Amino acid sequence: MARWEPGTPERLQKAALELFAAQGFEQTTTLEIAQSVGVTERTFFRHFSDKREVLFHGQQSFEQAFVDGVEAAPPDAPAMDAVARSLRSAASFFPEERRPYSRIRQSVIDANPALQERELHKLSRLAVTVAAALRARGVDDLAATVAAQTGASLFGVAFSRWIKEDERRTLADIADDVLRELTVLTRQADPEAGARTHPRP
Amino acid sequence: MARWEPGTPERLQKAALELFAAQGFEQTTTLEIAQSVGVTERTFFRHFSDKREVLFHGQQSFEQAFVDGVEAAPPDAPAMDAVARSLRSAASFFPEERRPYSRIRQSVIDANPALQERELHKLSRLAVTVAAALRARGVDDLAATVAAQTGASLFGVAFSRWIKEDERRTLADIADDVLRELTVLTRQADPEAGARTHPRP
DNA sequence: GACGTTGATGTCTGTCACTGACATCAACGC
DNA sequence: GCGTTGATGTCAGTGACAGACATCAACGTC
Repeated sequence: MARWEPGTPERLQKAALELFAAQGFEQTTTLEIAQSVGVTERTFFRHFSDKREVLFHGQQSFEQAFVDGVEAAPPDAPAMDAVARSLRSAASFFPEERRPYSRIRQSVIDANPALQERELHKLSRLAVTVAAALRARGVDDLAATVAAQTGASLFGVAFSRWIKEDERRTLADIADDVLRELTVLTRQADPEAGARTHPRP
Repeated sequence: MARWEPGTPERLQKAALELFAAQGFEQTTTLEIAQSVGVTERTFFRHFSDKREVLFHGQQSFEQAFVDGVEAAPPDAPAMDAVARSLRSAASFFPEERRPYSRIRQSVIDANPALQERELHKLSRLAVTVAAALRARGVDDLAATVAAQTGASLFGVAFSRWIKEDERRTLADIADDVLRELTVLTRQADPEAGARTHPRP
């Protein structure tokens, strides 16, 4: 028999989410979370670098899904197609069963700016990773950066729509829509609009 | 004569940036910043909601530049053209003289994840504002969100390139390039790539 | 089967970001 | 002259987090 109950980080995550949902992020202390699973506050910080991180841990496999998507694209596929695949691949990380959980988690995040900051930072680091994967395929630096950053933004948009209470579509479907929307938007746009001072007649 | 030296927040900002640049963000205490301009720590927090905010204050006029850009576009201009204008308008907030200052500031931010989080959050809130401005022009919700988020991402990309030591172009020029790059990327992409399971032959 | 090692945890102590409550006092309007 | 105001000081407190050191079941080793 183990000296301590196993799965401490998981139990901490579960307890933290429940407490945050019930009484709010700021109203919940790390001491409270730790005690609710029978460990010390110090142990909490051994598993999570800070209080917010308890909600964001375990995203490396999520990040990997994006990279896998990029790498699954044929070598000569355009960068944006690789990005499109990466979004679909990542979408599979959020099956319908997970929606209720995701909703609760997101409502906690949406209620606290500090958590939103962390979420955006994760998304941004994700974009950096995806950009690297694109560069590894021979995409040039600017294109890779733009494609990856845009892709990450769009995933964020798609995800927040997926979370909405009345939404029925799959995350992958929504992501496709969002990508299509971008295509439409850029096609409508005047490709030289930025380079001229005055609008078109 | 005033009871205290005027311009306390500005002096705090200046002192903070200098200290952060000299010894690092985490190695600098708020007490230290406050004392270096002859006020109490409490006064520091009366001007800035938290330690990081001292580097980000005064961005409401910057945000306004984006909105102005959107509103300056002809009413029937495509959403992405309005976004393109908004980037150019915002770019004028960073004339060449300001580059050295921006570089120092950015090097401080780049050295600290917590500051990056704040920066991303500001950019994201900016996107929300721009999206609202687009919706006010009749752009539908999804298009406005996608266009604004993408625009904000692209501004971030352009700005970080402008900051680079060997960069000679103007921020506005770089922003144009980045926007053009997005256009190229989406044109190369297969518009239905996301909707199919298998790649093109 | 005694024994050294390991790894997750507890304990203790300290720093620092941030906040609320209350006091101060020059400037300013009347 | 006087009451008000607004920016500041003072003080005490809370909570996030980190370093240093102790503990002790499990496990392999001989």
